[in-house]
Amino acid sequence: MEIVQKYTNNYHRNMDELNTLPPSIEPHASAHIIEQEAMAKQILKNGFAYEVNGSVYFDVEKYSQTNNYGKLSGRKLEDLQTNTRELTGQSEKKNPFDFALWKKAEPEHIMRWPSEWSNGFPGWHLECSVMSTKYLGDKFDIHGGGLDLQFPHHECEIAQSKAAKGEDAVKYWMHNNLITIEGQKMSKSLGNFIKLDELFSGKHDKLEKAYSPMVVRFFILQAHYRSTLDFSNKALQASEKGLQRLFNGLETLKKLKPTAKSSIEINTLKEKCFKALNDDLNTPILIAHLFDGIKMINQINTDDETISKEDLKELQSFYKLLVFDILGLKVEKETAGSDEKFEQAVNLLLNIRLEAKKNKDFATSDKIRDELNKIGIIVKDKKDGFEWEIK
RNA sequence: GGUCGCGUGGCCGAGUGGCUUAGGCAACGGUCUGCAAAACCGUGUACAGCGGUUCGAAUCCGCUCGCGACCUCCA
Repeated sequence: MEIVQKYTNNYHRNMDELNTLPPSIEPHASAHIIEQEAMAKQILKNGFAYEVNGSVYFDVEKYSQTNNYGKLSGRKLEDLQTNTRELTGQSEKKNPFDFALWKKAEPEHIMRWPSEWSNGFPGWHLECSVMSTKYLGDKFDIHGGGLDLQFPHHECEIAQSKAAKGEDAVKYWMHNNLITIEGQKMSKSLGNFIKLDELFSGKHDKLEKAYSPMVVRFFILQAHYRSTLDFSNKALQASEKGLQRLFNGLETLKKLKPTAKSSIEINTLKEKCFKALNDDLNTPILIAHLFDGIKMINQINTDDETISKEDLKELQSFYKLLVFDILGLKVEKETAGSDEKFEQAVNLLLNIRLEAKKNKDFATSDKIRDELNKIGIIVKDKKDGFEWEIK
C-alpha cells in the first residue's frame, strides 16, 4: 500500500505540474470487488460466461453469435482464432480468446477475495466496466484511453457491458496515440524511457536541458492526439520557442491601444478556431490559427493594423478562453520576477544603462545588458525605454 | 506470421482529389536599432519508391521498402 501511495502521489504531482484538471473521482479496483462479482454473476446468468474450476470465463464465441466482438479494434473472430498462440500448460478455457471474469487465486497470489466460485480475484477488464458505469451511469458519452488498450481491454469492456446489461455503455471511444523518441518507441528495454520528473529537471542522458511542464504540454498539443508524437530535444526546443512567441504575443495583446476602427477581422479567426476544436479536437490546427492571430496582434502593435475598443476586448477574452481555459496553458513565472525589490533593482540598473546609451557610452550599456543576460534576464530596447523578462 | 496504422520540406507537425504559401522551430535576405534582442516584410526547400485510376493525386487503388501498435490472460 505504501508503494502504491508513493507512486500515486508522484503521479498527482506531475499531473498538477502539467496543469491537468484533477478527476472528480479516482476509484480503486480493489474497493469494488463486490460490484465486480455482481457483474460477473449477471453475465453468467445471461448465459455469456461459464465456470471452470473456480474461475469464470467470458464466452466470446457465444457472445459473437448475437454481437460483434472486435468491432472497436476491427478484428474478426476467425483471425483471432487462428492467430492466438497456444499457451504453455493446460487451458481451462473453451477458446483461447475467452477472457477471465473471475480467476481462482494460485497459492502464491497475494490479492484474493472470497466468492461463490473460489478465493480469487476479478478479471482485469471487469473493473473498468463496473467503476465507469457506477459513477457515470449505465450510459455515458466518452471513454478515453491509450491506443494500446483498445484491444483486448476496451473490446472486452464493450462485450461485458452488452452481455450484462443488453446495451453498450459507451457512446464514443477516444484513443490517444503513443509517444516515440527519436523515431523509436519508448521502452525500458531500449533504455530510452524518460520520466516526467526527469523531463522537468533535465536530469537524463537523452536530455540537453530541462523542459518546463508547460513546454511539454504545448509540445503535446501541437500534435493531434490520435497521431504518434516524436520526442526529441530539437522538437522540444522548437516548442519552447513557439510557446514563448505565443506568450509574448499575449503580453502585447494586454497592452494594445485601440483606435476608432478595426482594420482586422476577428470573427473569422474565432470561427476558424472553434471549427478546429470541433473537428475531433484538432489542437495543432487551433494553435496554427492562434499564431495567425498573434501575428495580427504584433502588427497592431507596430501600427500596421488597427483595432477598435470592442474588438480588442473581444480578442483579449477570446485568447484567455482558448489559451488558458481550453488548452490549459499557464504562464510559468519564476517567483523572483514578482519580487518587488528585485524588480526595482533591475529597473535601476536598466535606467543607468539608458543614461549611458544617451551619452553614447555603449561600452557601459552593453556591459549591463550582457551581464544581465548571463544571469538570465533578457533586455529588450523599446523606442522610449526598455522591457525585460526572466528567461 | 496475422490485424490495424503510419511514412510530408533541415527538424517537429497539420492537411485526405484541383486554389492551405497550414503553423511552429531552424536557415537566408531586408526593415527597425549605435549594436543586439523582440517584432515586421520577403525567400527557399515537400509529400518513401514504383505502377495504376482520373481532365487533375501528397490525398483513391495495387505492389515494394521502412517504421510502429496490438495479437503475451500484466493491470
